[in-house]
Amino acid sequence: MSDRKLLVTNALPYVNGHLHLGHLVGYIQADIFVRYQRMNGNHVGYFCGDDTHGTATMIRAREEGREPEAILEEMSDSHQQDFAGFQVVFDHYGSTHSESNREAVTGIWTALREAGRVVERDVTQLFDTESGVFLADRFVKGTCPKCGASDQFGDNCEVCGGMYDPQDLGDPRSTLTGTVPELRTAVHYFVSLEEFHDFLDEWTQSPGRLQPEIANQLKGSFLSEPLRDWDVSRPAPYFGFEIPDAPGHFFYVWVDAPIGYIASTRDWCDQNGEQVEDWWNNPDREIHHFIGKDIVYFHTLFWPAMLKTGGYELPRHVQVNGFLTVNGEKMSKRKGTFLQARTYLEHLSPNYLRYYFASKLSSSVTDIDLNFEEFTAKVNSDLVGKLINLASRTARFMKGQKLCESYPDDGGLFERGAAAGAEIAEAYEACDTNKVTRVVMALADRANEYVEAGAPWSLKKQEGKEEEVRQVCSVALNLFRQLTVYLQPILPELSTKANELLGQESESHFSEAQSPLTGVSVEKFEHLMRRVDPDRITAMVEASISEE
RNA sequence: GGCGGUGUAGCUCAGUCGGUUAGAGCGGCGGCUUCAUAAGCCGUAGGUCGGUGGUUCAAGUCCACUCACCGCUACCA
Repeated sequence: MSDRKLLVTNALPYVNGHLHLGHLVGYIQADIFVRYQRMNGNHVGYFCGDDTHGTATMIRAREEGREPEAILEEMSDSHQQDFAGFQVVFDHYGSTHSESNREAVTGIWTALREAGRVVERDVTQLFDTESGVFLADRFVKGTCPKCGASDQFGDNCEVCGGMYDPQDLGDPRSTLTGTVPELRTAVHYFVSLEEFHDFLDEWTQSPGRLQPEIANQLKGSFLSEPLRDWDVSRPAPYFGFEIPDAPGHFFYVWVDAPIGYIASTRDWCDQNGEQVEDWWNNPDREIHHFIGKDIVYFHTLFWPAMLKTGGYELPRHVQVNGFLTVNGEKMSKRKGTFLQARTYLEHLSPNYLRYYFASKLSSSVTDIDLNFEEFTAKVNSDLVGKLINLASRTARFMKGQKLCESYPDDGGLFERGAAAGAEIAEAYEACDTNKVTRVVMALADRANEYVEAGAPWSLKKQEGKEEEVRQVCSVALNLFRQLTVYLQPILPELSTKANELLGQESESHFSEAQSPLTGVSVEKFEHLMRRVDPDRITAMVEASISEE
């Protein structure tokens, strides 16, 4: 079997908010990918952690009158609980506010300096004199200079769609204090990127690196003109790492956020007697990032440039997922469709969402919709009515018995299922779990036809047909188990229960779908999954309704 | 404005290198079954593949134009 070495990361969730179902799209997708790789015998490290720095954290700490570190600890616990609840299992969950990250950031910064990529320049920004901080665009509101709409953010107008500088806003107000900001100038440090242009052209357009729509978009936008310098510093006060050779200046959060991938890996290595170099400086290691489409350019322009300068290996692949809508609309607190991970878990099984997301996700970047009716239908008809029903309608005829000693003639069904393994593997590899579920459910359809034709319930009533009953059920249970092996990355708990039913190890290797089980005892059948109760969805929505 | 993407059945989506009468699931309708978690099976209806033009023996697929929707357009994370 293969023995690839992979390093997989998910985007680091920002510390300032709880996880919601939109976050979970990418985490579940990556977790499925990791589990798939592992069940093929590949060696995977799966790392994540909290993104902690920035103005937002600083402001919140001030408002709550406590140290930022206290918030960090609380939110990290919360995030990790939520991930565990959805069976997203990282090897290590770190933080960008760690010594290991400070070291890694310093290393890359030094390399950028030595490579002559750092330049200084004055930047004039709006400044909130009451809170004493420079205001990023989103912290300023005012009247749109183009259409006159009031209460618009500092960079663009939601009414006319116009773009402008925050200095041009009419009647500007700080969203922090409501005071009128004034213009102030400060030195900022920039990383010049144009030197990386050829490298980034090649890297982003290299086949398999990015989904085609992402590669095309980069090619047609950022990379179609000279790359602008990237502003990587913020003047104090700022919650983050102070720039070692520029006192009073801090690294902008997007400098240290992705470097947090390295730090999280390093923390794990330190605890497990491994060398971080084997993970980030090893050409045999495939680095895979999973991110949302909102942070594409950080990961496809700045990040490769930083890694290259710092002497690290570059990502083999960046997988981008779209946003989540609920019932066709943006998540809304007022309508109760802003669904927090925790609220979901209080009402519904994580398995439902893992399967639903898997069935909606393909290798494209498109947004997916959580439609409650479709959600209910998919889980109830695909999983329960179709797949699990295979076992529940046959296992009871086998209680206390063993599967046939040699696998019976099933008209080539198991063999066809085994042959589908290659297609399923390819789909998992491409994160096309929509295809995985389609192929598996098509196989489940064939299996149900077989059971229908075999009609063990009628055979059971006839004298001398005991062996035929056993044959039909041996086939059905093997087909069932073959499919749960295929779905193990998506539904690990179901796979474990199916294995227990047939006395197998709790986790399967992917190749176990290639050969049927024979002569093993069939344990007592127990419910494998509850159907979705629509009342629970209603309760979840009601629990989520709040003031916007 | 520029760039990128999407548009196929009521809904969600497949559709490979251009190649027979365009597919699946769900939902609808009719029937069968009643082992199973009100599950399953059979049959059936439903599409001028956003539009127009072109290339070709042949176009959902390739090209041009066009319409609609979505996204991106560098210091919000």
